[in-house]
Amino acid sequence: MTKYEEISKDIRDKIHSGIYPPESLLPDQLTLCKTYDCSRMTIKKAFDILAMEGLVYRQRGAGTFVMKNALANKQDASLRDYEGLTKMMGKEHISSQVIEFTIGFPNAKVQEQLLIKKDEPVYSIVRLRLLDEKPYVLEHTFMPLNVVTGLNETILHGSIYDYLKQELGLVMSGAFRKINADKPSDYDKLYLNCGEHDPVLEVEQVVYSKDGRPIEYSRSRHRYDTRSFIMLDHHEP
Amino acid sequence: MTKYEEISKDIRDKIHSGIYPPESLLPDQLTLCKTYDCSRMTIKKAFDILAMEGLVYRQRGAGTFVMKNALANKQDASLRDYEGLTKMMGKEHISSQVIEFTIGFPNAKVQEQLLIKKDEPVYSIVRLRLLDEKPYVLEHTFMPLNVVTGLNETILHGSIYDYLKQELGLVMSGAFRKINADKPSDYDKLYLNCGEHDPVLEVEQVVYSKDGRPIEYSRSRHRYDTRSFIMLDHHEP
DNA sequence: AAGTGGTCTAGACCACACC
DNA sequence: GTGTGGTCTAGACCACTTA
Repeated sequence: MTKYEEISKDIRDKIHSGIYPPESLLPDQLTLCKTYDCSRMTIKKAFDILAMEGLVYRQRGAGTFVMKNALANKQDASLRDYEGLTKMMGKEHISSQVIEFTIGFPNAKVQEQLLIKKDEPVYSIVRLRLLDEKPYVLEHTFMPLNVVTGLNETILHGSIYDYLKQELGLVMSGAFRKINADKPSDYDKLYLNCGEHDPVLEVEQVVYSKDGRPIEYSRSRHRYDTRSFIMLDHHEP
Repeated sequence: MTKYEEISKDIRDKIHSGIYPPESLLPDQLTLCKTYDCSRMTIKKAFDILAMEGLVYRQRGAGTFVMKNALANKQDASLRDYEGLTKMMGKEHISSQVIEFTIGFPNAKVQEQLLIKKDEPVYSIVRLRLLDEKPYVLEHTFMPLNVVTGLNETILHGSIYDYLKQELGLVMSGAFRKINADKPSDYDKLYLNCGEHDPVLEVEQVVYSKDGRPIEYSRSRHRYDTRSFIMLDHHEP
């Protein structure tokens, strides 16, 4: 762990434990240089991290303060959607039923999202994921074979993401996501067990590896009463 | 504009214009020091910005590369939801109908979200926003009087956010947001003009000012066929 | 072994807020 | 004016990739 990570961790802990309460003024950078025996650039970089996390804000000429809402949204910004459902919920709660598993050429929409040509093959996977034995989400996933190889039914019954990370060494860097509400389709009613007029929450997403290559394009349809999306948005001035 | 902003802008432009195409290797930092006549720290800071934007990635020992998807999601991440609907859509397209405008004490949920006590008064505002004369979203907004003052019906018919920014000098720093699908309520059917079984997309959000003080807590209900949410998510290793 | 990006320093100057 | 944070430098050392 680097020096600025250690310092930011120390200050973060002091904020969370109440030593630096919300709205309070933090020590100035020169003082902290002496406290942590380092240069001012290092202190500034530690504060950069805390500012990105929405814990502190800085005002030129005035000082560095703890945000009023520093303790408000401390819930799991650590668990991320693109890590896969299995990791989010814990693998003992998730099971998967494979409805379709084929290889073929991509249609125009899939080509565009995965940044591939029409003759580059893709996996097409439809899975029903169950949370504690109850239908949770119906996923249709496309993965390009130029990145993802060696999939089989055994993997599909567990976590694809574990396989991508551990066997293929793929690292995710982010995702593009679009969220909609929709009326239930016949598939939704059959597999998600929703009523005739139950709304469905649809998530369309493209997940990217660290070099920006698309790893998956998927559409996930959730029962309206079992899923909500949380976003924490923060930006500097 | 600072030096590192100028440099990052120059490189960003070269990526967008195809001078540095996707997956290509960028010049190394020492070379760029000479190109831009600056120190290495300044080059690194310029790259930090581009990496946060998901345009480049860096590999120790290898170099800095343009992401494969650098040109894929180039759509406006500049326009943000917390800037207000009026700014997002253009004020000539948005009109607002004020359904309720009162002052009162907050209930438990509002107290928690706005980080205020039960005796601190709040505005309660219900507005129907129309996009090109058609019902678009039904908003129920709470704003604490310890931050927001001087609201009146005239302001409510236009952009509250313009007023907050220009008259009160408030600066937004981010938001917490929760997205759901739901069945339509009687209010939705009445004001949004949705059918008996049309799904509704509900957004619950808290918007914060730059010091972390909550500015608003709101619930917005959208017709399912007129609204989708887009999220771009990117993180460093 | 050579080349790359990441960290860290000690010090300088600037922009801004507050007294 | 004093003190604060923001930028920028020139150079050092380290971790890592590639050959």
